Amino acid sequence: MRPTTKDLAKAAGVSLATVDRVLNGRSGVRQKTVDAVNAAIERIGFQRNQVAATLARQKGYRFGFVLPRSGDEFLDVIIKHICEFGQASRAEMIETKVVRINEHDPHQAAKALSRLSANDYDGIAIMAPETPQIRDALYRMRERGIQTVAFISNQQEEDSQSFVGIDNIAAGATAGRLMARFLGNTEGSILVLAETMQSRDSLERRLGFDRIMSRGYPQFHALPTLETHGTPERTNLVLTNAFAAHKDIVGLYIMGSEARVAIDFAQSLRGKEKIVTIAHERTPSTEQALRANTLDALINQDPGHIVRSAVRTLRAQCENRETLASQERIRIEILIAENL
Amino acid sequence: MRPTTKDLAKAAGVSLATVDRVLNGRSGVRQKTVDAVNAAIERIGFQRNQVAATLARQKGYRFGFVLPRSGDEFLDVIIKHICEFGQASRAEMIETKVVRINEHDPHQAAKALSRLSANDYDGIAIMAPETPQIRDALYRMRERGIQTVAFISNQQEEDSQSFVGIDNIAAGATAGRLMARFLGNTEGSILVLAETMQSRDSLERRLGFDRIMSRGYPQFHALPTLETHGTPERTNLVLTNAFAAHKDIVGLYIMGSEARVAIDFAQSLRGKEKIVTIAHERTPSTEQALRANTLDALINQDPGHIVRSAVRTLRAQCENRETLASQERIRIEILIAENL
DNA sequence: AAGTTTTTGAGGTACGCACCTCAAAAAGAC
DNA sequence: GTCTTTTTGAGGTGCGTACCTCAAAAACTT
Repeated sequence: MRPTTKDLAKAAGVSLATVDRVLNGRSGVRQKTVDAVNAAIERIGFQRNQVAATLARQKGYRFGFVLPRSGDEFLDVIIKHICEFGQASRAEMIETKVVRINEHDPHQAAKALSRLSANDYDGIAIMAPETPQIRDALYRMRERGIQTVAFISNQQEEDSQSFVGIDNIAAGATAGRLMARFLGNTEGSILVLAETMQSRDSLERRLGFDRIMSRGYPQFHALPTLETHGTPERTNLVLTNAFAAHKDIVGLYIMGSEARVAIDFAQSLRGKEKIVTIAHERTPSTEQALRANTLDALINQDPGHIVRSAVRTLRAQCENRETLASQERIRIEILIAENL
Repeated sequence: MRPTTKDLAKAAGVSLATVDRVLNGRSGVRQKTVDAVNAAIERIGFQRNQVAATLARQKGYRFGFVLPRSGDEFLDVIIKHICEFGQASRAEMIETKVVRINEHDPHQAAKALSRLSANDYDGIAIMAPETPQIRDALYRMRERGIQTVAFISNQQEEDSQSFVGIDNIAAGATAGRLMARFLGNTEGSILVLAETMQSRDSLERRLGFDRIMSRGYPQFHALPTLETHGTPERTNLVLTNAFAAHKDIVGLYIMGSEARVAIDFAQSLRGKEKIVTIAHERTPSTEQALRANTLDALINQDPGHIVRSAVRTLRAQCENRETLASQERIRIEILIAENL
């Protein structure tokens, strides 16, 4: 039989009330007694029954997902998964809610964050660019007693404990290696496309990509990053110009998550030689491109896993627990048509 | 406020006892009443509180993992994850236990299975080759009221609901596509290695591999599968013979999970040209080979995910619930040095 | 209509813990 | 030693469900 708090009280030679005080970190207990209880915990192998605890606490967690207002296909996928997971975890007393912020206006975004009250949320998972305003807003939020976790876009590297997402340098390196290996013995220029180079994600991916290219593959020349600003018009424009300026383009690396337009463009140029194309994030359109063989590989981070992991991390923070690191590491997935 | 059973009783115009009978599928309720309760469930959006339910049921689940006695490195990884997960989920009243069976003696294995009692186990996850004896033993086990799920090795294809693992045909195809793309414009023979072709896994992987090769890449010739029987001696022997017989070997596909010896062998032959090598399952040695660049890619199924998924599936079966399919699909992962 | 069977209701206990109150005990201050 | 403060104990209630018993009501049977 598993030891209960009662057993623990007996083993520690204290009352249930004291055990409760120690377990839940309440004040008014001498250090000596705290140590005695902790020793007893070790000794009898006590482990709090989380099921009973959450029932008694009568406090299903309420977590908010803060997402940018403007978004691409990938964001839609994320939202879909948040809703899906929210449905499934209602039975476990966890409620999730999506909050949209204007990520292009840091002040407004920070203001929106400051409006989130500890009465409404136990924790917040945020996907937003790293700005001083947002960083401060998050700091104050933690002071208000709301747990926070950054997801997909990291907020600050030192704080690895509260980031859920992939290592974008490694992701860029993965793309680079695949690009090089798929290209084989050819040579030529490689186009690199991003929504904007303002974002840490794009910078890191580019860094990883170049690291591989410059070290091992002198036969390829990765061109400076082109910025699409997320609009189809500009995407077509920069691509047209680039293809006009460089006649030896053999590869296309799309770092942003809105790959549709670029893929279509590359597809239209096909004919003589295929351009090896690699993009990020699985969405309906990238998936279709992979199937249609207009995309060669996809670097993906599983949105379902990210959402679940963010919730587990927030919950662990609320309960002052450690998380199982191996379970929370988000994989850099390589997808091709065969393993979709 | 979430509706409770009490609210449901009121809404349905019946007593708590009747609600309990309907919710837990007990007998002695008229169909008409059952329908009325179900209608009320829909109407007020009732959802059973699993937390309270498992607490009240006072029945932490006990799940057994049945594994082959003889095993490779991959099995060690699996066991490690079972133990790790078991530790973490004790707090949620789930206990896991590993049971080893002699998979080479179907009779003995079936006997071992028949000894597993419903008093000791609520569910069993089994990894074993598909034999009539084992299939029967599993059937009787289900009759005894023990839930079963096959993991890693499928038992019968029609029963997709209770299998946790990857699609091995697709996995083979993935390996094939990568092999072809990494080889590029060269041509030559490809060695295919398996522990034994008796197992469904190897057959399926080979099928998928060939499907890709024969359709799109006539320049490569995939040789008949060599069987290692899991011993280093035989592995070295068959490889020596194969390399003596075929001078144009450019690729090596290792379908089994014990890749160490084969990789070392291929490595020793290196020098003039590199042999593109692809293996299955991430283990300490394949991981190291990937880092050392003696292995080009690894097809992997995340053991942690498999273990968690098996437990979730068993638990859902016990509680007569559906699982969230998207969460339980095991990915065919492609690993290279950059995304380890 | 009386008897039999089936269905339903009312009520209780338990699960393991959180959180509360109030009094008693122990420790510290002077 | 007395007084004050801190620490501890004893006891209770409630969370939402499972599972049990026994009696009452309703539904069939003949």
